[in-house]
Amino acid sequence: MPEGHTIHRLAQDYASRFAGTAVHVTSPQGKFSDAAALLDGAELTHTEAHGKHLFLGFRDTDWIHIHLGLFGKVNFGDAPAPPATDTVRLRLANATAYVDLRGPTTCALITHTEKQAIHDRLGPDPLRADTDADPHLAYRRISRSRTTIAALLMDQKVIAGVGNVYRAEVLFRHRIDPYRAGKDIAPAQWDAIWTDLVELMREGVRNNRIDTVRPEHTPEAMGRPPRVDDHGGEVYVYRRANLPCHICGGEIRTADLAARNLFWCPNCQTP
DNA sequence: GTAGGATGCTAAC
DNA sequence: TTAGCCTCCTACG
Repeated sequence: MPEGHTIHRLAQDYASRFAGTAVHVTSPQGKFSDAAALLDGAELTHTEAHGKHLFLGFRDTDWIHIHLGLFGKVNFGDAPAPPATDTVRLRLANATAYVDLRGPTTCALITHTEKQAIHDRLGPDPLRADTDADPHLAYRRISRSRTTIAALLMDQKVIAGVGNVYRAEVLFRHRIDPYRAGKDIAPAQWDAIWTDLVELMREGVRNNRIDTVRPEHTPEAMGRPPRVDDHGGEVYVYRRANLPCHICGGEIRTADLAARNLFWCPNCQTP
C-alpha cells in the first residue's frame, strides 16, 4: 500500500484519533522500547507527511520518524486495545482508540534538526502542492538528466511520494514511454504530469487506494468484465503484464528497471 | 509446509 | 549491482 497517498492519509488518521490527547506509547516487539518509554503519556501535537515519510510530533519538540518501506503496515482500532501481537513495533493508545505499526523500515525518535535534514533531501511532494512543493524544482533535475523518466519518477530526491504504481500509471496516462530520457520531457509535458499527479494522489488520499482509469475507460464504459486484480484500484498497466491494453488492445509489457517491475503499453506510449 | 513476491530504500561492494 | 531489512499473503506441493 505505501506510496505517498497512504502516508498522507495516515498523517490525517493518526491526527484525528490522537492529536491533542495524552498517548500511551509502547513497543510490544521491543525495538522501539527506550524511545517509547520517553514518550509515554506525552501529548501528540502534530502529524505530518512528506513523500513516503511520516512524522508524529510530541510535546512540540520530539518527533517519531516512520517509513513503512515495502512491508510496513498500520492498523487502527477502537479502544479497548486487544493484546498486541509480537510483531507490533509501535502502539499508540488513548481512551478511545489504538493504532499498531508493524514491519516499518524506520521507526525512530528524532530531533527537529534531524527532521529538517530529511525534508532537505526530499524533492517536492505533489500532496504538499498547496504549501511548499514546487514542480519546477523537480523539472530542473529532470530536464538536465539522461536518466529514464521512469527512474527519475521513483527518485525521491527528484519528486517525493511517487511509487511504482503511480509511476507506471502516470506515464501511461501521458502516453510517454518509460525509457524516454528526462531531458526529452518538454516543460508543458512535465506541468501536465505534475498536475495529474496532484489530482490522482489527492483522490488516493481520499479513497485510500489508487485509481487511475478515466471514466470513459472503465470496464462498464468499455463493455469489458470488471477487473480481477487484487491490489485495490482500477489501473491501466500496473501488474497487468501480458493482458490486453484497455485502450488499444495490445499486450502490456513488463521489464526490470532498477530492481523494480515496470509496466507499460509499447503501442500507446511513445519514445 | 514452504517458496516467493510485494505499492521501498540503503549500505556496501 | 546486490544483499539486507522486515512482514504478510498467495501459490504450489
